[in-house]
Amino acid sequence: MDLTSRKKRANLRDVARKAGVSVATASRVLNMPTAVSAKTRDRVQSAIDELRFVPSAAARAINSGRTRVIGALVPTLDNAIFARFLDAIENEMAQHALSVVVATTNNDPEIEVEKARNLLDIGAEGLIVSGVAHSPAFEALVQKTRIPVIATSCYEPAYALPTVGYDNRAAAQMALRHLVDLKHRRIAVLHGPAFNNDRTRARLAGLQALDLDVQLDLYEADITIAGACQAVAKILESGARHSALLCLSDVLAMGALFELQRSGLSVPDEVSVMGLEDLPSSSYTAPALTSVRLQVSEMGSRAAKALASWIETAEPPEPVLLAAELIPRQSTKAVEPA
Amino acid sequence: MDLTSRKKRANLRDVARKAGVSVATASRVLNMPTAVSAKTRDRVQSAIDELRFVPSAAARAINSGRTRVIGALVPTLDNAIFARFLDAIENEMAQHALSVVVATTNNDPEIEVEKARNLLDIGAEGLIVSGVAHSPAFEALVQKTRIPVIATSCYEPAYALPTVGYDNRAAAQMALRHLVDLKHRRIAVLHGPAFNNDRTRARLAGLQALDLDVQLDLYEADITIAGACQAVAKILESGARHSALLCLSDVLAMGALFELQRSGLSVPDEVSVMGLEDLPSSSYTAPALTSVRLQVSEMGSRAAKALASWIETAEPPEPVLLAAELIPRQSTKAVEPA
DNA sequence: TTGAAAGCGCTAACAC
DNA sequence: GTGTTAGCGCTTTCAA
Repeated sequence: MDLTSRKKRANLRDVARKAGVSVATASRVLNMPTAVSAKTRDRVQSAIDELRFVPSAAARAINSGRTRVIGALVPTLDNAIFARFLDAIENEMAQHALSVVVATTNNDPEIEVEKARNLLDIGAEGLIVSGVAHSPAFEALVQKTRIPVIATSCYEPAYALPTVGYDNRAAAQMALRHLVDLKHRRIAVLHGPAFNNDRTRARLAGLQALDLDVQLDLYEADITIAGACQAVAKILESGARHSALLCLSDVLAMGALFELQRSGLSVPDEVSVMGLEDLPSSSYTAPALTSVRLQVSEMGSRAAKALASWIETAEPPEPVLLAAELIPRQSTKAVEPA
Repeated sequence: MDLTSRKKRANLRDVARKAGVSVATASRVLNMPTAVSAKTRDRVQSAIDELRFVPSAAARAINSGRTRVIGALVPTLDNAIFARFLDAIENEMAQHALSVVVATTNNDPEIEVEKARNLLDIGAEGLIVSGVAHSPAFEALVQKTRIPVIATSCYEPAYALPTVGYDNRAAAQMALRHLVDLKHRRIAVLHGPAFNNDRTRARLAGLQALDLDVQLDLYEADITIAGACQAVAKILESGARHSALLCLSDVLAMGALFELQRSGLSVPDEVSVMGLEDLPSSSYTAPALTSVRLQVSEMGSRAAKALASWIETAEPPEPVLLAAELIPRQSTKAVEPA
């Protein structure tokens, strides 16, 4: 029974003993160092270092009620948007010494509540979710537990939860206006699944609200390259003639570009293609994609910052509106006068 | 002081009291239900339901030593490969009631150790990492703490940690052979950063080991559409003439496709383009991309399964080799006889 | 500034 | 099958 190797991991008692102080003092060095005299603080610190002491997160959590874990509920990671979003969240949270647990919801509100519940069960101190459309059970859960939740991807100052995002209506309108300015009058709109997705619905609503003198034909597709290709193939097959294709996501636009090329239709000469989101890759497609820039990474960091501050200060943060910006590139051009 | 609303959250004692049993019995219906008679079990369960009791993860962890949290260390999420990989991990772990904390390493071994340490500090029961090249500090950490770690993206039965992945050398060779079979003799190889990335190095080594009668020119690029475009633009500018472009990642191939199109070079008529990985989108590019399929999602689930089983049984799992498969599509064709 | 002691909510021996 | 009891490793009163 060697004293030095008996235990797997040193605990605070070991540290206290080694430093010749009480556990309470050792604990203070960890949590309120200024409340301890410099001399004892140093002694305790040395003991900590020598024993390679690492506080038990569980024990700490049980006492302080703080786990330093937050949950990120995203529809999927199999989409560049959410992957980049999560990447930004993780990076920002690391700055705040907060760990992020991922949970994918597949855009299903039922799965969302379930995973949210799990997250709460493991002690998540806050949540980041997408959109403002959630199941009643989710809303009830949030209200009952009073857990800090930031809703992202949209800006809704009136919503019960603080939002960090952009004005999806306005962004879609900005895109449509650009096409209309270029004299397009018959436009195919390619959008992601609207069911259970308020961001998509907001974008569509924005288009319809504009009430310009244009014909808009709506087509729904999975937000993947494959989904876009299949949808565009169908549009072309149907014989419908559009001078422009407005894709409510850059991923869709990229797929459209491929499918149009495959069909031998030249972009932008025969048909203009416009995206929305502006992924980093969008300026490198052929032709480079005209889009409306949504600051996805920025949204991730801002949401993370907002949540971290909420947790830290117990003050709900203000909603954040991220600007959308038109990025004209080579995939759109004016309709030739007939 | 209303008894029903005094406490924020019911604890096991409340449940036990309400059910008229001891805490131990209440604990048993949670952890070994069969050790409790059906009658009392029901009583306790009712109490649990009525009080909406949810066990404290922290208290549970402190006693059982189990946190039900695992860590996934990925280079970045800003790459479809790792995003899909993580997506699969999360889905599989959810089946095992295990939560996954993400940590991005940016391919930096120093960051990797640091984040691994954090993961351990918060009580992660296991880790999933990429590749077999890690800093000595990381290896030491793993050895000292004896934490289960699965290394992915490669298959190395001899490695200290169980690996779940594919044979990167063989996969690259499979791709090269395909081009050589098509009579390509001068091939540009576009690969991701080799520094700190043993998967890329293995792929390159595979190509070189083949020692066929071909000239291989190596070009490095960031694994993004943008990176590929810039690299391809440089290759074209340099005036070097290759009949084929072998991209060691489908993301690079997609960028190459765009850049070649922009340059007016026809694929596959003037230059063949071959990928490696086979993303879901690769069959929808224009032209559809010839690639070697690596089962990334499958790798995620298998790695997750392996880690879960290791944690559950304390038995390190066997390494898993995932097959690579040539997927010929339209982006490659035989060189015309001169 | 420091220490003693009382928990936090649960699990796990051990006894009945 | 069930209860008693002793912790797990820490934070946090309360006294000194």
